[in-house]
Amino acid sequence: MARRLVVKNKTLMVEGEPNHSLYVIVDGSFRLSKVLEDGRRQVTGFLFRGDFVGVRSTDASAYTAEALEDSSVCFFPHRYLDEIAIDAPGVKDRLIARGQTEYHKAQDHIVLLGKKTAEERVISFIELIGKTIGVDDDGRRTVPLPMPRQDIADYLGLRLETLSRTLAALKQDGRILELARHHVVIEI
Amino acid sequence: MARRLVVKNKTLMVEGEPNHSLYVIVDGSFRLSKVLEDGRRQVTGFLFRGDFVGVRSTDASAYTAEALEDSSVCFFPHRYLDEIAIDAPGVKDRLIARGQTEYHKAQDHIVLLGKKTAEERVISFIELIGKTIGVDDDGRRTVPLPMPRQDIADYLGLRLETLSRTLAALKQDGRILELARHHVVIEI
DNA sequence: CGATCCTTTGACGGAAATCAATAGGTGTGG
DNA sequence: CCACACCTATTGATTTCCGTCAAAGGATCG
Repeated sequence: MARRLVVKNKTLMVEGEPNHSLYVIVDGSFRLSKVLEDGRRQVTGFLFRGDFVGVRSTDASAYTAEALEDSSVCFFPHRYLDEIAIDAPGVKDRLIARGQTEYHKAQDHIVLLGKKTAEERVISFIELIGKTIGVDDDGRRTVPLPMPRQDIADYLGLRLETLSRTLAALKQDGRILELARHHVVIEI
Repeated sequence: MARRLVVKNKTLMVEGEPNHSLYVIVDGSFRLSKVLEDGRRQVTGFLFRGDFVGVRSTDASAYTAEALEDSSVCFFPHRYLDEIAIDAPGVKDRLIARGQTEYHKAQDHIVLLGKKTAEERVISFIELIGKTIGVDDDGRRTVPLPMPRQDIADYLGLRLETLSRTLAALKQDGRILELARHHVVIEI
């Protein structure tokens, strides 16, 4: 149950390299990404306080996890986890459940990428992040965007420029009340 | 460990409805899909012999699983599964591992949808299916396509017409040796 | 305060979507 | 077995949304 600080842009795990710990985000945020041989990068998810990564021990991680800002995590080497699980069988059930949650998030992401327009993707993204780390106040929700535009674009399967234009258009017709580099404000 | 036959187009589980059994495909194939409110459908995966579905008991399934052809499955109600797991702790580890595999497949799908061109998607799809159920013979691999074109298009995030044109183009320049409704042949 | 990075905006082009018609399979019943 | 209907797939013409290329505007940091 050790604690670790991860400074901005440092990795928790790297695609293709072994990882034998389960991490729980205590504070901050992370980006999960995969890259194709030619360098094209797909961001597959973002992690915030309370999220898990490294649910299973592996010799080749499926993705890279990098800190979007200075962050802090708890980590549990899997071999200790196995020992704990002997006395507390519920632990494994929790891991199965967590795995399912991740899988369902991935499925929603698939629907977003496969079927939605640029505008729908951007709105879905803001709502998704807003639900997780949004701050509500008087009918308005402030949604922090700790990641750069390029990360959002790479998550949404859009080009940076298209994302920027789409955000501007949403601001224009009032669906985004406030638009700034590191946050947007929407109506609830 | 009961057995069940599922005729073509019948569902094993339905998005939004409860499911309390784990299924293992014994024979045949299934399509997993989700639909948006307006009816747009995203195929999130295909299942073949040996694949699992329903790894976790739920009151609202995340997707629909339908038979692409007359198929046969084994099923295990989760409450029996829990009993079994008491004596055989390895069972839960297997489920965790299986969940991870599914998650990784979903991530590859995300990369496909987020970053690849129509041609790359079609090639990736043929290779993916080929690896799973392809039949090799003398440097050639016959890849069965038990699903209709519309399902493939909905998996790849393309329109039916675009898929058809892309397949025709691949046939044209020899990257597909043989192209038929229910199979393609490629070089290994 | 300058340098660098990140983001926005503009002009243009292209890949895939859309609209539309045709062709090919499959199953049924006469 | 053939003829018809129906469903699935292909091909063609055109449009559109998003990508690409290019430049300028803003933030951030030493």
